Parts: sequence; structure tokens; C-alpha cells
Amino acid sequence: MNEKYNFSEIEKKWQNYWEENQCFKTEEDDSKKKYYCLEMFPYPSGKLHMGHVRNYSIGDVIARFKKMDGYNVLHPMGWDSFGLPAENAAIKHGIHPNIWTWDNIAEMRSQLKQLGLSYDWSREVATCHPDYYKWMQWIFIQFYKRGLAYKKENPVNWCPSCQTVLANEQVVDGCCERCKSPVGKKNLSQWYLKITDYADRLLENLDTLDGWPNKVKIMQKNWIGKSIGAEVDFKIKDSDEILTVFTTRVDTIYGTTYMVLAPEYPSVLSMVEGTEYEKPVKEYIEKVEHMNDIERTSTTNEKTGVFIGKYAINPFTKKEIPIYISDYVLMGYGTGAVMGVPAHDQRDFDFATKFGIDIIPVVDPGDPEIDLNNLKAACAAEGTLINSGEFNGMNNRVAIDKFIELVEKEGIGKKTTNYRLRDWLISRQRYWGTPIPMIYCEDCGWVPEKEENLPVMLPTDVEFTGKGESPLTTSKTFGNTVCPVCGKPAKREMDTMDTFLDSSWYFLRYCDPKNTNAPFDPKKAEYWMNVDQYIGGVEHAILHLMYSRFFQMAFYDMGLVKDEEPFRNLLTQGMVNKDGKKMSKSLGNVVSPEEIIKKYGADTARLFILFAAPPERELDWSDAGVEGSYRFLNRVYRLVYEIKAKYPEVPGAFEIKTEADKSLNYMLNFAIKKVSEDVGGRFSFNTAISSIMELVNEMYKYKESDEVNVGLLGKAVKDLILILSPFVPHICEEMWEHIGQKESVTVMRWPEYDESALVKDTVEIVVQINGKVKEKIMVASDADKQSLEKIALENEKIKALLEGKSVIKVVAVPGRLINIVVK
RNA sequence: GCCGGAGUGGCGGAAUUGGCAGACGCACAGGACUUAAAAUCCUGCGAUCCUUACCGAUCGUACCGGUUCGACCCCGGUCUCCGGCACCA
Repeated sequence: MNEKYNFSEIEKKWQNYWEENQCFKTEEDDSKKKYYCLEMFPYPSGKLHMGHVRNYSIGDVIARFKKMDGYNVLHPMGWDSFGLPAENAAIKHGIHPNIWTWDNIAEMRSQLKQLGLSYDWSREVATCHPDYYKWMQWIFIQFYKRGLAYKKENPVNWCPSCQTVLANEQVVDGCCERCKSPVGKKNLSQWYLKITDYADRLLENLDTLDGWPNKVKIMQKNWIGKSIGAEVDFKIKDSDEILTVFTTRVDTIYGTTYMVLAPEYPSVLSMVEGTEYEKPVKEYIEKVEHMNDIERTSTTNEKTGVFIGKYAINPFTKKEIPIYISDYVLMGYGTGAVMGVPAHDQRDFDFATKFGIDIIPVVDPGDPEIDLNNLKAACAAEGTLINSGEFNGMNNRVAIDKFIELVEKEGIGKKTTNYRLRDWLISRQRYWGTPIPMIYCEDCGWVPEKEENLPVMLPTDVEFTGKGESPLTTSKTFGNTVCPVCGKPAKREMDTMDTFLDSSWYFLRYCDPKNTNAPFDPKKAEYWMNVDQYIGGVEHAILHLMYSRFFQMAFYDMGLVKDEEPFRNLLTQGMVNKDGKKMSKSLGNVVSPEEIIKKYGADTARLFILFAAPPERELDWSDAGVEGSYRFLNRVYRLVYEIKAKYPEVPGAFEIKTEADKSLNYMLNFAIKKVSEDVGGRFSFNTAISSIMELVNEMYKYKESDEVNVGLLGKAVKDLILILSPFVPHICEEMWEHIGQKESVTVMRWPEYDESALVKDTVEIVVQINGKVKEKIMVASDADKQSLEKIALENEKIKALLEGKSVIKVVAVPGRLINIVVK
């Protein structure tokens, strides 16, 4: 160890040491408690950004701490390496996605290694590797066999710029989440996964995920969007046809004065056929078809719609009500038919006002400010039913069950549950993804490829034009095959899978990454799963985190895993900003990890990013703050160097003698306890680091004092290095070696703290008068209430302040304060 | 519109169970060392007032109110910002 802190030399040295000695390689070991620490694996875009550094620094501190704390730690890393950017690079630069991707992986792997992260690289997986996607295909086939995968023609989200369909979850504010282009609709036959089968379990299990941020659970809850209501049949006048509506407000059914169908409602065309309404209805439908999601779902739009010339019969009032079609009713939710209750639903109110439809109030909230006969807006409040026949006078909420009972008895309806969640559309008209292992035979229909023929390899002879259909169609070798059932010539599916499938089970593959017989050995998965701590960005709150839960549940049902949930504990880290704004190329405020590592070293980068803010909060990058972290590491380095130079020999045993000894010993044990709790329990890395800083400050003072207890100081140096090592491992290895230790810090046990050192003989007690601090006194730490009260009241200053006042009450809290209440 | 979360010095943040608000760090200011600078070390650093100074006083955790001996923390209301969902019947 040199006198000066040479981070680049030190970091290289220890990274090589870890690699050569396989310090982070992990095997199953029943004698040890396991700990699975997982960070969301990156898309190999080519360069690491600060968000990665934050994510992986957090995970590394936890993994290193748990290892030192005696756990058998699984800490893997890999690549979510299928996806559009590779293909776009191919279109733009003519590089094959395969080459582009693997080059990026090599680049990013080397950057991750430069950060000194404690990964077991022998378990590395890449989703674009045939060894991985073979099992992705196998999983798809199992899903298909269990009825969880199906093909269906439906109006789907189509991104005109990415030239592919998108899942609902990938449409944000009506735009493609990737390229932000407005998403349109197309009628296509596509593959779906039946995530809706799991809607209820995905929802119910959220309550068991105590280790998840509430925010994420609420987001998933909203996304699943369960609503309980009723379906009720409405007869059509002069027809045998019945229209079934879904409503959550069956209590307002007496107020139903019209009915609306989605423009796509199947029987609309036959109902208007040959009537004067056929033309306007068809025109309206066509207009709606040409709207994209943003236009169609805009709440600011005035309501539009067309009367279709038919009337339904309100089953309760028996009155004839007109039937309309309108784009505010969605075909994909409920039944596509809605009963219009203008008095108690704002959308219906707007529609009825525009089309001059009756507004009949049926719930009286008892609010004198609301004139029910002259409503200015819909009234959704709770109240008493009126204009509702036999239900009059009943509370409307109570009435819901009564209405349902009645419609069920009369056979015109039933209680139903609806979900906002839709089945997961997983076909993509792109090249760089897992081929869907399905084959279409004229005679046998869709059949899965034989399992022994997996993987269905991605062909290499394709053209990347960025237009039209899946690039796989341009391959001369790919499409033609034989039917696995009858052996006749047949065609392969040309679409690939959404990359979110790949990332929905990678955490299981890490448990058994080289398995050639199965995606993973259930026994190994049983040893390693659950993921004890999952760490990643909150932007995955819905997509990845819900899809993975769905996969895990499906695997559970297949008997492959023992827990329905993959991640019991989740930490969502905040974004890394600069000057209060998101780092972005267009703003020119990007700080690259490469640059920082070069200038200050990985340890400084890690320390700053962990110290600057609590993990779940946003972090503003500060160049001055980085300087501060760098200064601190230099300070620690000097401290250790100077102590070693001055006291080359450290006695093993020592006694605590002086007050200064006591004080340093207190700080040392306090810091060990604080770091253990902050890192092991509540992930409060910033406060853990600040307590280490305090210890370092104390050690500087102590080392210059008159009577240095070398044994104590030596122990402080050792423990300091150990508790600092999860944060800044390179410098700690170097210092550890320098003080004469033979083994790496990575195999050392986490130091224990001495509770007795934390007990002080005397403590400072605050004396308050009417809640305001007036005096601070030192008392024996075990002083009880009575003696505290006595000491306080006898204090000269307090006596003077109490002059002429009467003491009403004295509250004494041992170890903390005394509050004297006076008048 | 609905559902969450947050609001503390010049700045990042701390206060873990209702008990000294501002730990730790940054920035800044003054001093030491130096021919000088950097680095390092020491001191100060919420506001206002009093004071030559020491000492001290009052106010202060977005705002208004409440509970309590005591509130950044609990309760009611208001404002602002951030996030999610949104014509889901």
C-alpha cells in the first residue's frame, strides 16, 4: 500500500484477485442459510448509465453484507438481450442484431466488473442465447398445453413506427411506451397469454407481499381493476334479441333512460340493416374506427353517438328506452353494453344532456343544496332510493344486493366481476426475439413444435427493412416445415415473443443456469427461491413485476416452484437526476459512469451514490458531493496508513481505561450496530455511511490524544475496514492487506458489537419548563423518575426560573428528559 | 376527476416507538501550515433580537386549527409539487 490513495491501481488489483480466486462463486449448501439478492438485469444498450450504477451498488452492498453475515449468497447478473434497439441498429447501420448485442454485452460486462460488483459470473444468462430461449419456447408450449396460450383475432394496439403490435401495458397515454408514437388499432390474429385467469390471485396475493412498497401494490391493484357488479338483461322491443349490460350501480336501474352500445358491438349492423338508420350508424362506426386511442379516450371531447332506431325495455320501469351507439362505451370491457343513468353518472349525464334524454333521479342524498329535479351534474353520492317502486326508502348501497337477488330470482341477471386487466398480447412482428414455437398445418391447425426439436432457431438469412411483416418472413429457410402431428408440409409462426416473457423467469434460470434438460431443476429452485431481495426501478411496477408474478403462479400450478410469489421483498430505487432534471442527451446533462470511475474510481462513485440520498428517493447528481466522497475515502486511507506507520504492532488484548478509550469504544460499537441495522434491516445506506464518518472523525481525534491505547485503536481500524467494505470494497481490501491480514475481506465475518460498550455511566438529560428546553444536566444513566425530578428541581438555574410560579406537574422520562409544567 | 406519496437551513439529507429539530456531508466564511497555490488541519455556519463580548431571549419542520406535560411525527382542513390510473359503466 502506497502512502497515496491510487484508486485505479487498487481497483484493478482487487478485481483481478476476486476473479482469479472466484470469490463470489456460489453453490447450493444446505448447511448455510441462503440469501438470494437480485437486481433487475439490464438491456445491453452498450453503455452503463447512473441508474444502473445506483441499482447495482445497492444490490452489491446488500449481497456483500449478507455474505459477511454468514449467508450463502446468490448474486447473479445477466442480460435482457432481445429487443428492438438491436434490430433498429441493424436497419440503420447494417450490423446483424446478434453481433451488435454480443458486442454490447461484452462492453457492459466489462463496465460492471469495473464497478467491483460481487456477481457470480459463472451463472450469467443472456435471453438471446439459444440455451435460454430454448426453454422460453418450452415454457410457451407448456402454457399452450395448459390452455394459457391461445391465438385470436382481435383489434390490437399497433405502433406504426415500431411496426409491431403492443400489449396494453406497453401503451402509455395512447402512445407506444418505447417510441412515443400514437398507437392505432388493427384487426390481427395474434397470440395471447391468459393472464386474466390469474387476475384474482394476482390481486389477492398482493396483500401477502409485506416486503413490497405500498405504492407498487396499489399500482398493480389499479391495473388489475377489479369491480364487482351485475349483468342485467334488457329485452329489445319487437324483437327476440336481448342486450346484457354490466353495471356496478344496479341500484340506479330505475333511473335508466337509455342504453348505449360500443360501436363495435356485434349485432349493431344487423339491427339497423335495411332501415333509415343504417347509413348514419355505418358512418359513425367508420369514423370511430379511424380514431387512435388518444382521440377516442379523451375525456375533454364532447360526447358523440347515434340513435340506432331501436328501443329496449327497462326491466324494472317497463318503459321503452332508446338505444344508441357511442364511442365512450368500450367493447373490451364488461359486455360492451351500458345502461344510461344520467342522474347518477357524469358520462351519462353529458350524453343525455346533449341528446335530450330524460334525467330521472333515483337516489336522494338528502343534501339541501342539490335540486334533484334540476340537476346541474350527475350525483354519485350515497342516499335513499326514490322513484324506484318497491325499493323506495331503502339505502342505495344496501339495495344493490337486493336488486341482484331479485334479478337472479327472475333469471334476468346475475352478480358478476369484471377486471380492467386484459389478456397479454405477446406476438411481435419483429426479428430479434424468441420465435414462437408454433406450427400451422392445414389439417391439424395450430400445433406446437416437438419438444425434442427445440430450440426453434432464429434464422440468420433475413432482411431488415423496418417495414411490413415480421422479418422472419424474408428467410428462405425458416417458414417451411412439417406438421409435428401428421407430417405434412406446414408453416411456422413468423412472429416472435414480447421480450417481457424472457424477463419473467430469468430469476429461476439463475438458480440452475446450465441445465440442458429443463429450464431449471425444481430442487435447486427450491433451495434458492424466493428472491430474498429484489431491487430495481419503479418503472417496472406494473409490466415486469406483474408478468413475473403471473409466470411464477403458472409454474406453481405446474409444480415447478413452491411459492406462488417470486419476490417477497422489493426495493424500488429512485431515479438519478442532474440539476433537478432527468439525465438525458437532449438536455446535455448526462454524467457517464465511465468518466466518474476514471476520475475518482468505482469506490467513490459507489459511496457517493449510496450516501447522497435514501435508495427509494430521487437522487440529484452533485459534482461537489462526489468530491466530498472522494475526500472521505482519502481521509480513511490516510488514517489507516498513519496508524499502521506509527503503531506497526497491535496487541491482541486491551483494556478500556481512560474516558477517551470509553468514548472511542462507544463510537466503534455504535457504528457497528448502526451499520448492521441500517444495511441489514431498513436499507438506509446514507445514515450507515454517516455513522462510519463519525467513527472516522472520532478515530482521528483519538489517535492524536496523549494516551493512545494501541490495542483498542487497532481493533477500531479492523472493524472500520470491515463495516466499510460492503460499500467500497476495493479500498478496504487494500487497507485490510496493509494492516497484515492474509485473507480477503470478502471471507471475513461481520463484526459483532458489544452491547455493554453502548451503556453509558452518565447521560445528558434535558430539563424543560412547559415543553421548552431550559437546562441540560448530566445524571447517572440509571437514575429513576423520582431522583430525576429531585435533581431537576434542585438545579440552581431551574430554581431561579421557577421563582414565583407554581409547579402543576412534573413529567420525567428516564434517559431522556424532565418536563416541569408550571402556571 | 379518482388513488397514492412528498413538503425540514444556501443545498443533499438526519431525527427508527410522540421526548434536545437540523446528525453526516456539500457550499460558504475565518484561521493555521506554505515563498505561493493545491492538499490537509482547526473554527464558525436556521432566522430575528439583545450584547463591546461572553451570556442570553424569541421564533422556526408548506399553511390553518386540534389532541397532548410535550407534535417534523397523531387527528381535521387548506395549498403546492411528484407519481399512477382515467369515458372501465
